[in-house]
Amino acid sequence: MARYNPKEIEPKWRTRWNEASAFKTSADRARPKYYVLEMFPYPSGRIHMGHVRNYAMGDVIARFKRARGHNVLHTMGWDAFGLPAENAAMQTGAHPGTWTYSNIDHMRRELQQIGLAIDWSREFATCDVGYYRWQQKLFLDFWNAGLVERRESYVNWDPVDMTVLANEQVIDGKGWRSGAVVERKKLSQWFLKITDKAEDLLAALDDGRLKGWPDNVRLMQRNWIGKSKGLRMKFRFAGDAKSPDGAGDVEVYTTRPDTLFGASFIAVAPDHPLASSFAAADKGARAFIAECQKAGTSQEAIDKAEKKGFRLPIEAEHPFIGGRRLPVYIANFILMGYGTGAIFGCPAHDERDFDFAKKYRLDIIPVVLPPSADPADVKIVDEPYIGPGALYNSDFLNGLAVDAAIEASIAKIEAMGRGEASTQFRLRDWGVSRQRFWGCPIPAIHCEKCGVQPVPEKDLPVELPEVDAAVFKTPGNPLDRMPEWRNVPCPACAGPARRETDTFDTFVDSSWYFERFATDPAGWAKGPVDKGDCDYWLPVDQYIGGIEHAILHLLYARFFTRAMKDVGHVSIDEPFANLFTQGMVTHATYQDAEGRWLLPDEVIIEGGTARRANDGAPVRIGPIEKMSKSKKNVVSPVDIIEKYGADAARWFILSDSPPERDVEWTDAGAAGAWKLVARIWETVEPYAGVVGACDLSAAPAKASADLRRATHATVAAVTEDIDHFRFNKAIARIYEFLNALKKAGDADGWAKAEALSALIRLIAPFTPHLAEECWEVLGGEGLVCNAPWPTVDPALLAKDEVVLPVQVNGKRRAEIVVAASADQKATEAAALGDADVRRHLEGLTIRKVVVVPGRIVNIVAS
RNA sequence: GCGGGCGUGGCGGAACCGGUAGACGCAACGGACUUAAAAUCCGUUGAGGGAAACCUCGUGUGGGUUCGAGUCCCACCGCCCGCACCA
Repeated sequence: MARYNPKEIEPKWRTRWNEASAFKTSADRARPKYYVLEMFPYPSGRIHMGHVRNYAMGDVIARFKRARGHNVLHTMGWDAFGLPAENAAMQTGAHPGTWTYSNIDHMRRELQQIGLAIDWSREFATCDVGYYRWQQKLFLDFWNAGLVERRESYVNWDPVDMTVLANEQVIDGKGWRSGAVVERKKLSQWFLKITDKAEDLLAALDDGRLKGWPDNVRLMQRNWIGKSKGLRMKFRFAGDAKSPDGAGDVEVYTTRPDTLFGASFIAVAPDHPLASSFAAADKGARAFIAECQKAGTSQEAIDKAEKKGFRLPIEAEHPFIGGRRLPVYIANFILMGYGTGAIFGCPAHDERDFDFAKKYRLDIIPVVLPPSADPADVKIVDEPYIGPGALYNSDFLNGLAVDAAIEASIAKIEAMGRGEASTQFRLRDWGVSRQRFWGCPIPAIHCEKCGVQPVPEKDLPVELPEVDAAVFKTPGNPLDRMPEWRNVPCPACAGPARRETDTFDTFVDSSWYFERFATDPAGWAKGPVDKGDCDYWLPVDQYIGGIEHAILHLLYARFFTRAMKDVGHVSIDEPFANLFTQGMVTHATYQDAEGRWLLPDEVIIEGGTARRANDGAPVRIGPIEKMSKSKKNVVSPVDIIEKYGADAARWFILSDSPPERDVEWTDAGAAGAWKLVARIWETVEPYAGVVGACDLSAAPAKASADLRRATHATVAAVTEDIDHFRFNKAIARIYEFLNALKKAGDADGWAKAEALSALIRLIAPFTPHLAEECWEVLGGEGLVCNAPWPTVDPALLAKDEVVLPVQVNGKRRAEIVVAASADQKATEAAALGDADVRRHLEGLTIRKVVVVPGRIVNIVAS
């Protein structure tokens, strides 16, 4: 018997698939379509186990759907712009483009070793001019449609690297690379108006359009969008006073207008215009605002920060109570980005306002009476009251419940012309400007005379200039230092002007790549996407990726698709019909006595203790964590493929844990998967030719009912499990089937041929190379990747007899065998006639017999 | 703090709609083969008791509903994830 050798067999089948163009997307639109997509990778240069898991899952689905008769779209590309390429340029002097494309080449070779059923003819990288030029076109379309805005906004500015940092690049208030204290800086930025779509992005989460999404992701998006209903209203300054810049009032936003009678102060954000207006002539205010801006933006800093305010020399009038004047503060806990950047404080019924009022000894006036409380007893001492109740101390609102009081006060304020009902969102517009070289240039030109002008479509693409890698040694965006690229004539007046040097956030690149994949490459030069192709393929039927993209990427892509619909490129608004978020790949960590992390390869484990491989020094086994370079708890997929083959790697990574949970990579598990591969081969090899020699469509032999039942039951279960993303269970069923097959040594040849033929097609999505080799040996027709999925004969699943447990007083005491068709009476009689049951009933009186046909019998006796 | 999820053998996990808890895999142990080891194959494996047939206990803890609870309800404990001064 020839030992199975994946090193020879796996490349052989990949070559055959290529020669047969087996996975080229078919133009056949008669078959039902199925678009399976995994989040495309950043081309770091090497694949990791997370990729293997992600793409193995998608590949199982893709191969399964092909076998089930679907026209499948399954593609691969590269999310290729972004910071790491510039960092590499800084460190190694390689041009970001050179570095990126060489990584892509390397990573493609590694990915292809996994044996994915992918149509590589649709591959592209987002840094291809052929891709990003159409992104520029989309941006211009959005601009025309009013979905683009340019305005000032605060950014995290790293003064050493001279660049803007994303929030996650700010660690404890310092730049992640330079370590410099990050400043808040106001810059003109480009925004996509995602808030225009907030209402629909929210509505779709609940109206069934995203019923194929996990609840937790929908919930996270709902919270992120953060809709609230309330009131916007103006507080006039008392005594006709004005702020230094002439404002006579301040507009606040509240979701609790019912508590207006409990208002005891007004607070505005440090960057509110009113604050700036006073700060211009007030050193104290200036100092206070500066202090607020310095405070860390980290969660911890916010958590610990004490509420502080700066009293402005002005007071506001209460809208309902003549003569009540409210002090006005600048307060560090008010956010300019939400509502109007100003609030009225009601300390009795809001924790933050309560803290603030305590500190500054402001009035605490209760206005909501808890249910069945006596107004005389109610005192707000240690904490505010947030719960429901009826209004009191509140004039025309007295006696109303909170909800009714909210409505009543909004109506009153509206009638007074002092404000109006208003819906607010937490979601902000999407700032897409990045002061970076390695990204898609934003197609705009700044002219001193004409202002900001779009680049005319005929001048697209705005290509990134060829640069010497040395430019990356200087901090900042090289595009700013390239007058020959930057200086261009104004498209409107032909006068001197300069290009926009910001490039797009890379989330823009990944917001429409799936629509590009759906477009036949023959149409790639004609437009961003082909609408007809998109109408056929979209939405993506199954999207698979990490939970870390639950909010940003998925929300941006949902917005982008709506925007593309607005300007006529696609017809859908939800791009992903079904979403699956897979868990991480983890591994134990190892540290030596000095605390240095060790690679799993450097460690030998025996009997629960670990030693260093080269010198036997003791090693501490640490917790199981997500594989990461920093902790060195990584296993290279390429090494595993070298050792066990891609099929074993695919099998193991799908077998151990449910796909949505984390999976722990262990060498024992990988070795176990390899054993399975070898075992299937050894099971199949003695039967060379039987499938080809046997007419499986002919009348089946009568014998071997047990094996046939096992075959058909396994096919039914595995089909169901794959359909529901339960790969671990599908694999368990296949193991059971193998065990059954082994025990069926005396089954007849026809039934065995049927069993083997089914087995190979069931494993084909998981271990495609092994399946092809087995299929060929068995004499199956063509490639197994083109073979139809095995069918189930439901008649074979039924059993003549069933084994039923019998309980006495809820405890299992015996098993009886009855005909599957036995009715309640017959089953009860069989149970009561059983010797073990009788023994347990001795001396007892039967009170009741519960018979659940096909399930259980329970005899209640006392 | 708010929101969501999860607690089952030595480990990963299974258990449809409340119906034989622990499928399947890993590890461990015993045996076969071998000069030996590896690989492979056969068997055992929730805990306790018993020579055995069997019996008792057992799904984080404490209650409850039910003929019957891992599954449903209440309270508590622990862990994980998301958001976090959003007015």
